[in-house]
Formats: sequence, C-alpha cells, structure tokens
Amino acid sequence: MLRAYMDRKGLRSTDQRKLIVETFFCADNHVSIEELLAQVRESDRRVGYATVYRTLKLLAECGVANERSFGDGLTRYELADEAAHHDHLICVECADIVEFEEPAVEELQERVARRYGFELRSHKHELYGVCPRCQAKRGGANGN
Amino acid sequence: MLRAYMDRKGLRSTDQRKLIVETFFCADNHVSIEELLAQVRESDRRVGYATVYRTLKLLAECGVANERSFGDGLTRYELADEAAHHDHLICVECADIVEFEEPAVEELQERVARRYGFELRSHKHELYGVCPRCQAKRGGANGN
DNA sequence: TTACGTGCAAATTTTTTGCATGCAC
DNA sequence: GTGCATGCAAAAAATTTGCACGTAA
Repeated sequence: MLRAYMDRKGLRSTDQRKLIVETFFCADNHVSIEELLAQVRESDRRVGYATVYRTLKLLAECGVANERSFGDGLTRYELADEAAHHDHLICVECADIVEFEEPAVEELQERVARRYGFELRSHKHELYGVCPRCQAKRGGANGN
Repeated sequence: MLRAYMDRKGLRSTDQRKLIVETFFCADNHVSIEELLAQVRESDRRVGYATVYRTLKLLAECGVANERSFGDGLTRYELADEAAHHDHLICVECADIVEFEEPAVEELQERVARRYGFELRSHKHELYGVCPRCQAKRGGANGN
C-alpha cells in the first residue's frame, strides 16, 4: 500500500523514512510525533522533527496511518490496520481501556457510509462509561 | 446542570458568561472558539477571546459541552445533549462533516457495554472517508 | 544530473496564562 | 469589601514552511 503509493507519486525511499516507518510499526498504538521522534532518535540521533512530521503525514495520506486526537492537544497516529477491527470501551474513572469487536457495528458502518455516498476509510468508535471495578468501588454513592 | 455546578463551585454569573452560553446554545453544532467569538461579538463587541475560551472550558468541565477535534487542527465544542444521539461522517479530503443517526448502533453500543459490565455514559463514533463531492472531484483525473 | 528529501530555524497557528482592573455576591 | 471574572497582550505549544544542502533514482 505504502509502496504502491510511493511509486505512484514518485516518492523516494530514504533511510529516514524506512527508519521512521519501521519504528512506527513497532511503537505503541497512539504515538505523538514527539514520542515517535524520541524512539527514532534512539536509532539515529540526527533525524529531525520535521521529517517525522512529514513522514507521518505521508502515511496518513496513503491510508497506512490515521491521525487522531484525544483532546490532550496533541495529534497522535495509529496504524490503520490495527484500528480497523477493534474499538474501545474507556472507563471515565480509572481510564482503563478495553478493546472489543462487534462485527455487527462494522457492517452498520458500511451501510451508513453507503447511504451517504462516502467511501469509507477508517473509523473511530469509543464508548465511555464506568467499568465494573469502579462501579463496585463506588458502592451506592453516585459521583456527579 | 450548569447552574448547579456554578453554585457548587462558587462561580459567578456575569453578562459575558450568559451571552456566551446563550450564543453557544443557538450556534451550529461544532463551533470553534473563533466562530463562537465572532457570533458573540455581534451582540457585544468587547468580549475577548480568552473569555470565550474559558467559558467553554467551563461548560466542558461541568458536562454541558464536549470538546472535540476533527483533525482540522481546531478544537470544537458541541452540546453534550445533542451529541448523545448522532454520530459523524467526516470527509478526509475536504473535512466536511455530516451527521447521521443510526438507532441500531445505539442499541449495539448498549449491548456491548452491558457485555463488559460498563455503565455507559457517552460515546464517540466517527466514520472517516471520502465524501461524494470529493470522489467526483477526483473523477477521471488521477486521484493523487 | 535532476528534483525530491532532510535538517534547521523561522513563521504560523492555536491554546494558555499573567496581571491590572472591574464587578458579582 | 473580597475574590472571581474580564480583556489585553504576552507566553507557550504545536504545527507548518522556506531554504540550502544531501542524495536516491
């Protein structure tokens, strides 16, 4: 996918790009540019912020990565593949994250996209709530 | 909700806050600070950016508004109530946002939450893709 | 050789914050 | 009167971009 895109666009395969892409594939699921840069620099101290920035932009454009932001003021990137088949249940109290798969939702998404004429690329589906543990912790009291 | 929160926290009800909140309630569903400020200034030219910024932060804290970002580099705000029943289709090329409702998804969400013992509070569901217009725009020409 | 890619630093853009003054309570 | 709120402008953050030099093709 990336390969084809690069060929089509006449883009070059440089050491930096190879390193950044490889690092990104092995990194945590939601890295920021800064985080990724730090990891990249463990292998090659000379790589610049702008190169990581531009490479991730490239990955996002060709559909290999998705840009996301979680309200912490940073843009984060995730592998599109990984994202494709899991969604998240997030506890609003302890921030625990549980992944779930729900094929029926996937299918519904396709249907909605089709209804609006969209060519679906990716999705984000997050359910926020209180996990069982935190519910137990609260007992009868209600937070607000 | 806002009222209670403000009382509890000892916050004051000022003309600016009243105006900003009122404007926010009547505004488009995903306003940025800038957009909201412009509208607020139609009523009162002296209101500052920082006040709008701080007021929306306040609304977000007490649960009346949700902060969201759609990858266009701006933080946007939406009414929490409104958010409860619609989701978004977002064009990755022109950043256009279409709202949709899909009761079946809502129901599935409930089911998933129940399956994991979560007490559902809210959710985010965004489908990213290419809108019809941008597909057409690419038409015969190379999609790049 | 040609023109894309890189690194650096500067420029932009957006969000936050400090402070003197105003005003709700 | 007290202390939160406001407006302005400055500061921080984060993202983009210009440019001279390096290098894949």
